Amino acid sequence: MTKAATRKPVQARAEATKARILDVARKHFAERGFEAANTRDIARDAEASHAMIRYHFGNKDTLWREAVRDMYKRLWAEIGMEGGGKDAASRLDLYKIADFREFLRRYIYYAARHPEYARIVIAESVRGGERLQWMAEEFIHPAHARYAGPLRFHMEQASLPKAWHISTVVMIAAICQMPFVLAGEIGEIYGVDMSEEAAIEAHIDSVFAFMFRDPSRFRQNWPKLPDWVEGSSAPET
Amino acid sequence: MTKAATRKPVQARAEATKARILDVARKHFAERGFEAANTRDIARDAEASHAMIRYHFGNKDTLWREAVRDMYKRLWAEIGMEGGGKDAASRLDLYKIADFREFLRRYIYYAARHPEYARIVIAESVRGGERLQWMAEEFIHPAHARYAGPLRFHMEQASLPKAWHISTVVMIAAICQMPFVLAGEIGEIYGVDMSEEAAIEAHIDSVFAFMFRDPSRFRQNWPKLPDWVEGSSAPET
DNA sequence: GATTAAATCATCCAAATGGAAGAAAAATGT
DNA sequence: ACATTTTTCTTCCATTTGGATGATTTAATC
Repeated sequence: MTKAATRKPVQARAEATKARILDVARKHFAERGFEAANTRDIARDAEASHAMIRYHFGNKDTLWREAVRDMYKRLWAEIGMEGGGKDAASRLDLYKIADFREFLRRYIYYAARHPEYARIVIAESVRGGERLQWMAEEFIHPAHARYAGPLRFHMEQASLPKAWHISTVVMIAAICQMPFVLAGEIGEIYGVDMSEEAAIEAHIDSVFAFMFRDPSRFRQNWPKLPDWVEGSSAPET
Repeated sequence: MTKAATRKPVQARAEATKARILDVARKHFAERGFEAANTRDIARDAEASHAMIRYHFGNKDTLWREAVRDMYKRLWAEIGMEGGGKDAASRLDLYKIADFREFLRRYIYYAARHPEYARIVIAESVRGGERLQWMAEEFIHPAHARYAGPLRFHMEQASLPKAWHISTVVMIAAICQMPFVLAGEIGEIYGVDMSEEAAIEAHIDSVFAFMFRDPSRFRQNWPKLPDWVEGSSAPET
């Protein structure tokens, strides 16, 4: 009997196992990409036999889809953009510039705590194929559709520089997320841990400075950098 | 006899084979990541038997390093930042704002034509480990060291908004490259091909608008977007 | 407590993959 | 022309991996 879809657990331990596997799977897929991630390692890290993945999810592909679906559910919940946000206060009106800023702040925090999100999107976008198609249709497109209006509005209001829409969307997403996607590189080169609160705050300041030319946030007590950065600032000749 | 390093070809056909393999390898590593890329597919696309990789490069890891080294050589040459740039005219003085802009333009063009570059850096940065360490030490650190001075200078001159150095570097690199890294996603969602000249030019305009609030470049004949973008611009209520 | 269903585990299998070795072919030098 | 070296190919091997199967354990129900 070919059981295509995901099994709905009856017992609590099954629910827990599924959740553990999803959590580990998201991280493995993010760090290694779909193909290089392997079900045995995922199962081991989730403290389950690798047959559990087949039992609960059917196959690797479905596991990936479930992990991604779960990831987006978390993202939208944490960012407070879900239709049924618990309290009305957490629902943001992106046309209001203050709410738009608050949205960016939450977005950056989420990116800092869950770099897997951007990593998975990037990996699949680079790879192309059915998974990207599914992900784009199911999650990315709806999200972009929701932000298109507010973004154009803020460009017209000159809160943001007027630029090509695609570039603007990608640039904003990129400046918010990339320092956390590239945390490994930054650690190697600058010796700074991007997951630390101070680094996150410094980056939030920087994003606002870049996007809104926001001088009010110049706290300037940003994490210190190596001498080869702090030192060289003047032209040599 | 354990031959550790790369073989230096004597005959011309060997040189050609090596070059073909390196070229294909760079693309495969970029698209699939180190682990998921496999030497047989690389060899096949390079029209060589997979034993050739072992013969010319020893093993997969060395092949990767040679591909990356080759990649950086091309990057620096094309961007004109190499010490021995052919004509002095192509050598840029990044402290001059005009040269800095020209540098950005070349950088964006390179990113558009060779998205593999950013893709490989991202993949390894996400993965972490020895390859990232090697890459950071050998290529990324030197590059960042070269740009640190000019960047700080332009922030002091207020050509760029004052922000945390790490954020600034990453944000600039990100806004230049990400639309091409995410070309697949953009194709799915907006139906726009980022490799086309018009899209590249539109993005260059956008980067300059974003970085320098550059109104002079508002050509505005940017590639058209789907209705769900062009339409929705006003708040609903 | 016995019966049934759900969940988990230990094994097995076939395909893919990095790598190794030796034969064959092509180029080079004398 | 012939010997030597370089380059290429075919074949083989051990390991890993996704997936499949049947046994075993755990929980729920009567």
